[in-house]
Amino acid sequence: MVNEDAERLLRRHGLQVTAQRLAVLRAMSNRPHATADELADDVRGSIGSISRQAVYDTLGTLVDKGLARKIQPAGSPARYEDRVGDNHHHLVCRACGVMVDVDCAVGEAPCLTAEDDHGFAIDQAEVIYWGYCPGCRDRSAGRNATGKNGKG
Amino acid sequence: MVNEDAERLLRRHGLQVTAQRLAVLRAMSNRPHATADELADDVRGSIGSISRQAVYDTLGTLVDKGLARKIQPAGSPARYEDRVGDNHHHLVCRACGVMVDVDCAVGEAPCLTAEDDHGFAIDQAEVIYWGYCPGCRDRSAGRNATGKNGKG
DNA sequence: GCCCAATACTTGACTCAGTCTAGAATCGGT
DNA sequence: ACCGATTCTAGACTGAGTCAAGTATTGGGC
Repeated sequence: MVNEDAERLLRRHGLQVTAQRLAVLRAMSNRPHATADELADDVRGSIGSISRQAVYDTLGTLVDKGLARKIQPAGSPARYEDRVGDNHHHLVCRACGVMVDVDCAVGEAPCLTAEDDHGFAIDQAEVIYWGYCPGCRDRSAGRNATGKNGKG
Repeated sequence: MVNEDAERLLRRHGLQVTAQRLAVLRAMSNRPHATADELADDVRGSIGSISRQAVYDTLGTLVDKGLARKIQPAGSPARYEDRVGDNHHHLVCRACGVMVDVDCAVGEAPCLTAEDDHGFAIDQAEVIYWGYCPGCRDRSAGRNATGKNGKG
């Protein structure tokens, strides 16, 4: 049972094991890059109900313990993923908002190296590649350059 | 007069010239990385008053025309800067939120190259380096590891 | 198995950034 | 000065996220 694993994971980090946490953990691995709201929906499907607060709290705790990663692309609510420990990046479609993982462009640590660090102690480089996914490219090719819909 | 310049800039992009727009443009060059709210404040200092809507609208238009760039770091409202045309990145302090420019780590275009582009047409790579600025490093060294304040 | 303190969850009100709409004001070409 | 198009104002609204108070659950000790 996969819950066995999640349970041990929680305990190892000194967290109490609750149905809500297990469900959030499961939801996160089901659908990577989901928003808090989507995760809450998923959780409701598996354990019946959960409060928004519990979702945010659980997610916050998981991020804090390094069991989840929070991504906040411009113009979209925060998204969460359970793929941690590697420094991978994200590719986001401007049109449909789909997000996919990409491995670090340069390798491992180099991503953390800025030209001039201004004396900062840099611990993470967050890279988001913006563009149009294959589907949206095709679709916008047919119309009159409806790639960006400005302030419509 | 610097307004002469801003005026021509607006006209060149087919935009009407208004006191509000000139003031927003000026505010943006005064204080780089300011939020819409801060810019509105600045504008109020120079032309008396402006509505929030006008600020957002102007900013949106400028971004649309490529005269401004919008940055949205996690957990903070959107920020705007007038430094466009080069692909520079940002360095953000986790503790105090200060943001500074850093030049592209690798050079020019390379930043746009992901390992595997998944068929996307990538047009921009947004890079945010997270860490602690010199001031906050010193301060946290004195306390008991209060670098991140978790969910407190 | 039961009790108790600590931790987690629920509910509902709240904040804050940003958007929408309708109507008034301004711009700029003629 | 006139008129249509664009822009600005005011105020209600949305949606993500937070706060606070009270209730329920967990898990260690008996």
